[in-house]
Amino acid sequence: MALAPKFDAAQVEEKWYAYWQENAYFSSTPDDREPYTIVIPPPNVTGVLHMGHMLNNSLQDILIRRARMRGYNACWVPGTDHASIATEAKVVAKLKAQGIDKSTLSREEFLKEAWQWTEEYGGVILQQLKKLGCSCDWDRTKFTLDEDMYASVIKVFVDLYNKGLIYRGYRMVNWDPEAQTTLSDEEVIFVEKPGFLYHIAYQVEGSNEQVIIATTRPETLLGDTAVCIHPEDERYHHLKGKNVIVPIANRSIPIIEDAYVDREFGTGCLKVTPAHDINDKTLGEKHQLEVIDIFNADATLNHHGLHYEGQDRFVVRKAIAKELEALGVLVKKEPYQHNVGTSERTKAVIEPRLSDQWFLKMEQLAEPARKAVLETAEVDLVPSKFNNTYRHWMENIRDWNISRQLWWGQQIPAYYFGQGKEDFVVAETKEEALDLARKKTNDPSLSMKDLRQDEDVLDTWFSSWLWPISVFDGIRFPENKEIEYYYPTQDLVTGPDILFFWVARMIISGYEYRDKQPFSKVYLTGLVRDKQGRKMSKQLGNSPDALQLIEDYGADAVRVGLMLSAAAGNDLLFDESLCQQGKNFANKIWNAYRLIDGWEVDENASFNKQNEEALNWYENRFYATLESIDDHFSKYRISDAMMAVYKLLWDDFCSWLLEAIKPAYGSPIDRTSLNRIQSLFELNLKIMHPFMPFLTEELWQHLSPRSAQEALIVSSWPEARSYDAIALENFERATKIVSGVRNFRKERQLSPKEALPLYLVAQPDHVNYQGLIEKMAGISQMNWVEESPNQSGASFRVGALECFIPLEGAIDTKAEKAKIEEELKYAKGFLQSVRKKLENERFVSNAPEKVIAMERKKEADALEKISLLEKSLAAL
RNA sequence: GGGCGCUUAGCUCAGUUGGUUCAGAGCACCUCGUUUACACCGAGGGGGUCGGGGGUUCGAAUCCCUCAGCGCCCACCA
Repeated sequence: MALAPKFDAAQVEEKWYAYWQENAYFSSTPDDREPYTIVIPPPNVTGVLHMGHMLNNSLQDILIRRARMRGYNACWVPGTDHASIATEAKVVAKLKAQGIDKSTLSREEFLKEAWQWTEEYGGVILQQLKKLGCSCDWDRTKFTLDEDMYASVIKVFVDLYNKGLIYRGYRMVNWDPEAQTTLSDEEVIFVEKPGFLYHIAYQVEGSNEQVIIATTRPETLLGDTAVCIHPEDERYHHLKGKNVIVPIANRSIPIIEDAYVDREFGTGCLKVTPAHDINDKTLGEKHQLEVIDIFNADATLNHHGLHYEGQDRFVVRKAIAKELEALGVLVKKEPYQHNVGTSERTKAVIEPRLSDQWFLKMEQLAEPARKAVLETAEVDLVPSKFNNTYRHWMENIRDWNISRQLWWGQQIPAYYFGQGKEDFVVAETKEEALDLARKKTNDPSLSMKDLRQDEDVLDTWFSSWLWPISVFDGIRFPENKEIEYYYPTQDLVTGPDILFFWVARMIISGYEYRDKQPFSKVYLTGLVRDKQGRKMSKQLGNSPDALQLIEDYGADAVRVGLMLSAAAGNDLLFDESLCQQGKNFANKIWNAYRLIDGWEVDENASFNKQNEEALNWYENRFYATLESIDDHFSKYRISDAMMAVYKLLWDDFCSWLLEAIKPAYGSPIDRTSLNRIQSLFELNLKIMHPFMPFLTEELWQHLSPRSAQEALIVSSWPEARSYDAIALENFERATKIVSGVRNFRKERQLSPKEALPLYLVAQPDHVNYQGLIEKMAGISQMNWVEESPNQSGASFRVGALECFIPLEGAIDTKAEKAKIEEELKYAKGFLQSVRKKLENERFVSNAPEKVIAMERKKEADALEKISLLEKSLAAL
């Protein structure tokens, strides 16, 4: 069957993906092979594929496919994350669009909606990964809210609580007034925003004096419970022990002293609002100040807001400034740039708020994880520059606020039975909780009805930090066969933006629950940016539609395009033209195959010696390249590996080998040549397969009929082999002669069709590949001579070797002379610099012998070249 | 404010312990070519004072200092 002249990706992708799935090549069960495991960074269940996913999943698929071919029991575990705040926000928005307010629903009703939403959109992204060619073991697909996964999380919570690592605390937390939940510090993004610094006068009680404080948030004065000055600030010495009156609220508050105050900033006088600022809270505790919380959960003012009750904080900010102005106590209002914490998800301005939350003590837990990366290298970060970032975080680790005021997630397994601070128990089930509660209270009459489960759910990362263990159910059943076989996994591929959120915490839980690292390598990809270096985002609309790209260029092409630009850890500026390059490459390979496929065979013809020479060369070339590809892989330099494959195929295989052995039009090829080129092509397909799975499987299957066990995806990665470096050097010399002849033609505008004779002025054993040179350079006959023939013509040089081409007339002696003189000048200059070095005693005495020998050789080569050039010049 | 990193060709980036002709690759560009695998192609070619300055060394893109520009992480001084 004749092949189409262009590679049509769409036609083969679905076919082979289905074939791979039917034959269960992706699925893995423990056996006696060595496992190679990757757990996917679970995307948000309601997410859609974007460029970042394309990049890191292509990488994972490349790694897993290569491992599979290398004989490992390759297992790539896919799944999705419930992403509590993101998903809940989406569901709330959807309900709102239907005119339903979340607060009118019960928890159960809301969760029903959320599950419906999840079932509708969940897994869309996994379907999209299939289009990319990802060879995940789909039977293992996990969701962080699956029953077993949920149970694991609860078990861990109870365990950590019993170990005394989880505690309940009344703390200042980051409050997102829009989502009405707590955020972890990592979910707060500081954004520089223009604002004002308001200078407000507070009347000193029992005096005519005023003190001026500076604040960016005048509305919080309603919650002020002190004014603070520096104890050594001369300007305010006389105010010690006095009180001031808060404007508008007309409350009397003390003036306190604390070295915390920066005398240089503003007026050197600080208002203290313990309920609404973390630093003020610390001050408040130290000085035992009253705490006045002026906000409701949605950041409108509560009854402490007096006549502003019910109004939004930003509305109040303006209104209060006006009122202060009217009162004559607004001394100054100056523009001021400041950093404002905003919610990563909702973009709402964060309100620091005091509330009851659950925390996990981190310091002790994190220690093994710190060591594993920074001391024992049981976990390697690739690239290693992230070690510094990691160290910084691990050494300044803070307790982790794990509770969220949401419904979508694992409900905290704490059960309250009274109003007291300690009137609760923590247990995996309500039954156990009841038992514990009865014991704790010594009250056997307590019943289920008396238990109220905590309303909050756990932070999403509190489930995903267990991911590499819980996907194999290793939390609930630590001795199950699966976890013992697959854990620790090998590689983790993810973005550096979640190094702390997720990666560090997985390492922590890995040591806590398996006493071992969860993975040994963490490949951190860069962020995908657009051509102008902007982060790809929905808002900017600069992110190409991933699926559309696959449709336009083909999955293989998109994968190649991404790999061509993605060195580990470096952000990549994505440009669609990269996909075009990938597509061109796919098409090139397709056509290379088409060429071979179309050759007629002459079964009686003997093995063409010239072909044999070229085929032997390519085999050497292949194994030399394979060595570098394997080396790149071992260093996780995937784009370098890709580029090595690209050049091997395009330049060496297509431009040299195929052109060298291509029979004249209509002529047949001998059987041995064809067989050999086919088997070399098979090797090519193998090393290309991880990068371009669809195209390669298609050609592999086209090349010869294969049984199910012989599919390319389960074939073997080529074994490294020694190769003949001398043969490669000789060939390179031959290619330079060919290029020299071509250049010679080009400069003189000679047609490539016109065959030229070529004289090599040197010893015959300097050059092999005579037939190849003649064919590729269009040489009628190549001869070795002792001296340049005494006839009209011109030379070029390959190293010290003179290549002479006789040419009737048409020779511009002057130009020829000038060219040689130019070369001569360069050679002499070069010689001079080499000699200068060699004459330098300090160089000769200090430099290693190897380097000196090199220089001496350079000197000799240069001398030889100069003498040859002078000879040619004289001949002219 | 504290920490880390980057700056090499028009673009995106390699360049390992300082030493082979070390200044590289891919793309883009220019010239020629429609020869029967592929114009999603072939052949040939041009292009960089390695951010600036100083230092160490026989020798620096590579090590040190300094200046400039860019980026990331942490903290969050009202």
